[in-house]
Amino acid sequence: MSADCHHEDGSHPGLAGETLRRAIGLAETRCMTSQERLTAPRRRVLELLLESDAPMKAYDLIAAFGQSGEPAKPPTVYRALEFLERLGFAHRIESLNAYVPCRLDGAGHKAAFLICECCGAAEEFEPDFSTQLAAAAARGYAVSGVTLEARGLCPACR
Amino acid sequence: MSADCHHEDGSHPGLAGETLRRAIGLAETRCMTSQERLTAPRRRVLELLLESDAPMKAYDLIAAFGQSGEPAKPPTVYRALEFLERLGFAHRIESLNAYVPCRLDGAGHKAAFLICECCGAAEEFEPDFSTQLAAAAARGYAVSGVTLEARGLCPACR
DNA sequence: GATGTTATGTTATCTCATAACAGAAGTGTT
DNA sequence: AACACTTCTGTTATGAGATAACATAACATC
Ligand SMILES: [Zn+2]
Ligand SMILES: [Zn+2]
Ligand SMILES: [Zn+2]
Ligand SMILES: [Zn+2]
Repeated sequence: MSADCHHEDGSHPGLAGETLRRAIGLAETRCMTSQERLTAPRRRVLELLLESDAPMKAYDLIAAFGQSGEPAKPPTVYRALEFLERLGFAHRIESLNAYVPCRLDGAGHKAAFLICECCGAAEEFEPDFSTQLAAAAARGYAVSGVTLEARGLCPACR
Repeated sequence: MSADCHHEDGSHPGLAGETLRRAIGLAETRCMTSQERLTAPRRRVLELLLESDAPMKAYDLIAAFGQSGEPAKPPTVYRALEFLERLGFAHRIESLNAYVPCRLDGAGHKAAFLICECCGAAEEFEPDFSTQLAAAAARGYAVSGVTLEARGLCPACR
């Protein structure tokens, strides 16, 4: 992300108000059905991710964690992120060391990202890995997970 | 990579002797033709990467840098890695925070990796991103680079 | 309400990476 | 050779990202 990008992102406006509550409620429901608990710190980290319009760094989350400005302790946030990733509520973007809330429906899906080098937006999309999986199979690999992150310019920044 | 993998890797035996010298000589030649200098620290880091049979962490390189056991200073190694990546002699694997020498011919190529979660081997392959690039184009993105890292089990570890 | 399990709080530490600046080495010009 | 210019290196210090370890609390189940 360039320091002096003046373009509007617009791809993922942070959630607020009723929309935010609905997204968290959906996560609640999904937790219920999978016998998992959306505890206070987990809910708080998910909320911070959903409110943001760009990927957040772990220490951004740590700093923003407390309602009145007190930061969280690192393990609090890292544990919450681990939980959210495990349930598919959030994804880590390896090339940014940053985290985003899942923007796609349905749990257990594959994820891939288009990352704008100008405005910092990260758009999630449902990837088709068939070509790469075939290449892996041809080499005798059994693939369990794939990370795909494309860098470039979003429509607004081109 | 599991701590107790007993399988042979075999995918990328570290180079040694004449083979190693030839690989470094090739890098020298490519530097000449692009008006770049393969200086001592750069050559040393490339040598360490080529000698290794698995991805190396930056601080592994730092520790192994000195011929008689003295470590390098971090910036020495990070600068060399930056150079080697820029010229296509090495690649960073984001999901491992580790580095490998390029195993494919030709500079300026795209790279992708198959990473064994058991033995730690990382096999480079030439990816076909046409499907993903089409998906990106459909969203109005102009892609400048793609990271693809697949985790799984190599043939020896399956 | 005793027991086992899962989650949290807390401290400390570890790994990974870069900023900043001084000095050396290469390059080209006069 | 002396100069100016650029690139690379050496060194110190610090910033950024993540986890180990252990004590306590909350939940579940019997
Ligand atoms: Zn998702
Ligand atoms: Zn943009
Ligand atoms: Zn390569
Ligand atoms: Zn393996």
